[in-house]
Amino acid sequence: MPDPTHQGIERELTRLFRSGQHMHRQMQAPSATPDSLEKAGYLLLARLVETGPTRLTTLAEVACVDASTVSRQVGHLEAHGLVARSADAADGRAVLLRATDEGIALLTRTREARSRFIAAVVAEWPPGDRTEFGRLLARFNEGVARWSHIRQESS
Amino acid sequence: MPDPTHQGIERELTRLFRSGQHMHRQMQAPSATPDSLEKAGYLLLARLVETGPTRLTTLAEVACVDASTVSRQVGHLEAHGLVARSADAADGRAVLLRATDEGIALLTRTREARSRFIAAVVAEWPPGDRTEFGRLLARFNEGVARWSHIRQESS
DNA sequence: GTGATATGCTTGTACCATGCAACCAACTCG
DNA sequence: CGAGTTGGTTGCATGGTACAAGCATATCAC
Repeated sequence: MPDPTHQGIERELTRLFRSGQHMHRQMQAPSATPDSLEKAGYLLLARLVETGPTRLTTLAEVACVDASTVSRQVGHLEAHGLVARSADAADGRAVLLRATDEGIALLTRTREARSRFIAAVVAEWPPGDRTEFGRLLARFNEGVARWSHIRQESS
Repeated sequence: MPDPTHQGIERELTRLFRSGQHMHRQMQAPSATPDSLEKAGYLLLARLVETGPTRLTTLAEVACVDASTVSRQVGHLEAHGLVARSADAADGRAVLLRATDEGIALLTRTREARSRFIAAVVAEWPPGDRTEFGRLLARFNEGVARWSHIRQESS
């Protein structure tokens, strides 16, 4: 039997994805070409900054996308000077990816724009709810990650 | 100056979108063809069930996507017998879309599968956190919707 | 009522993100 | 050294999307 709480979360997550998709399009369209990061590019760059210089395949694994996708994305980002490739001294086949200063700067700007948006959305929340929301989101993500991990190993 | 709470929410939302994208692919791939709803189809069908018989353009507006996209999606769903079109008595140009029983059933199944997944993720949460999470998500969506609405009107 | 304009929808075209498979290059191990 | 493995790129197919053009119907002005 379905638990209304879980259904409620499911419904709200669906809503969130809907608007998220829309926001992505909305937020980058108006802000000109040089400042904009495509959705995929943003996610990739964010990861890259988090992890430091990383191999392409590693990045693909972490992001749970195909290596070919990452390869193309990186090509794109590289063309805009946001990431740089360098040879991996330990393995001639591998490439090490790192974000350039410009890439970091752009990521930072994008993040700040998003944070401002979020700040606007939660502006009138009680402060406790804000931190609580962050905490629960983090925990939820944690749970999803764990589940994905299990799935992956068992398959 | 950036508020760490907002940045934290931003970060977690980013994570959530990442895994959400992945989950979509993951969750429908294994469950065979007849049972599966493509991501866009799911969202569309869900809306349609929420709103009852609706015009195509209305649906497009609500979903914030182009009418052509909806047109194609509907064509797809119709081909699978999940939605039906009928002429609008009040306007010969318009089509009224409604979910078929089969569509509703499939949507229900999909929703339940998702709810089960969510239940698994939050299985070990204190019950209070679960309801709190649902509440905050709903509130956040509310805020996003309000903001989008403002944006739309002012542009 | 007839023509001009607006509206609802479909179709053509293009673009991006993605996965899979095929491929090449470099590494590793026997 | 040769066989197999791994890192990465590229070709191809698919799906979702937007924009523009087109068609059918409705509405309004006269």
